[in-house]
Amino acid sequence: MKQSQLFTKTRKEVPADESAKNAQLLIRAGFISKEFAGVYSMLPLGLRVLNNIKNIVAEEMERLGSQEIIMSTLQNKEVWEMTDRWDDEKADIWFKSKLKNGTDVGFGWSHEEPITNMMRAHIASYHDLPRYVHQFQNKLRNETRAKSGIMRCREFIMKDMYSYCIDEAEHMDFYNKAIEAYLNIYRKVGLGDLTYVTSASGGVFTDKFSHEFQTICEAGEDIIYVHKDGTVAINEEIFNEETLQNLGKKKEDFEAKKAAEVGNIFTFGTGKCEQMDFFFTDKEGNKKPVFLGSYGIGVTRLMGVIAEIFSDDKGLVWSRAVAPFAVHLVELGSVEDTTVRAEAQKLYDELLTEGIEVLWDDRDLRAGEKFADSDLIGIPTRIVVSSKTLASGTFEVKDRATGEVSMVSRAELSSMLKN
RNA sequence: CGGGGUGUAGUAUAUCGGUAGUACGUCUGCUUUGGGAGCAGAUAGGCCGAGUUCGAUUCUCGGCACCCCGACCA
Repeated sequence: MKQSQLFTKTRKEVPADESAKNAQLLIRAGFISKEFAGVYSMLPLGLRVLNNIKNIVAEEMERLGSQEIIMSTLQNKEVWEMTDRWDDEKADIWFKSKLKNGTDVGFGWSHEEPITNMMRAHIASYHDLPRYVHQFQNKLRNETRAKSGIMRCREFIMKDMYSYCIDEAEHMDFYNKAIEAYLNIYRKVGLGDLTYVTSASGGVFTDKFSHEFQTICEAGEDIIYVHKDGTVAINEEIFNEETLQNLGKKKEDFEAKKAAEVGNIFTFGTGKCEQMDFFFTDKEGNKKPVFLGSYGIGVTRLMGVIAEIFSDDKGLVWSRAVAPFAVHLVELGSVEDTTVRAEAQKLYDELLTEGIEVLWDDRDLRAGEKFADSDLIGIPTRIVVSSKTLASGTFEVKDRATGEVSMVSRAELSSMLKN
């Protein structure tokens, strides 16, 4: 894409009403736009990042055998009354409204009930199990306090997956695979070393733990205790003698760290399905409740955490896996310099042909501004084409993360970009 | 939801019960073209409402918004 066509603008100044680093940088660089507290829109660059993250998540979900759907945002009150969660006393983050005829409707803050209700129509026998479904959906939550930029919003995108199994054994097998899939996701987006599977409280419907995926991050809301061997982490909320005993670990081997919850998975058991009259017939002809699990990743929050962690004083530093473009082609000098323009155009066309996504800064601006914008936007590889590079017959390549600069030939450039 | 803070232009701020000023930004033009350059011109503001007053951005009251801490957080 030509940068002259990109409608967003970067800004030098930090927005006055943002103190979270992720929001400051994403707004300055033109990735997101703030509508009001806790509500942001995605601009072209931000959407590209978001889609890259979604694709990574989707790939892992599909590998688990899950099928993608998309549920409605407007929800039926009666479905939530089946589990007694329509009441504001029971779930205090509802946004609700009414139809013209006075009928109550809710805005989806979660989809466990609607999705489970929908699945009832499709699962009747053990032949129909197990089943896994997931979606990427906007969740609307009337948070009393939105904060930390896009890390805790009133409207955000969540990937939620649900598993429907015959029994606990079948469920646990899938649950453990889901943990591995989740870890793959964090690894792929570059957060592998900082993200821990963390035991947390189980919530209303689970009697044991749930598992959270917590990324060590100063802007996080949680405190987790990480074991010195790095394999076990426990959320502060259940860091007690009982938990330690269950896990067979000693208190003094743990260290407290601030972390952001980037995923959460639950074993629900059969309770909710029983409440919702969701049963199947087993091999012996007996009626049994379906065993439910739920698996969430706040995709927009994950993007915020990535921005928070992968950035420096000059701007964002995207990894290749999630970057809006692979290459930032920066053309220097007057646009009237037709030889430079032609060279930039040629390289741009060639890279596109090679399947490399390029943002070409073809604007008639001075070098300083272009470099500053390039650093701010944070595309992993910057290639400069100028009268200087033209004279030397090479291209200047700078790695955004390391700052390393090298002058390379056209052939070397291609091999560099392939790795 | 409890507590705290802040509301003057995109940002940072100044002044004042009497025509709201400066800097940066932004925009236009010319010059310039390897790290946010120079010159010229332009742009844009008192959160909203009520009250006091001849007159309110300023004083009073109410509301709203934003930020932070806590609570909450499938």
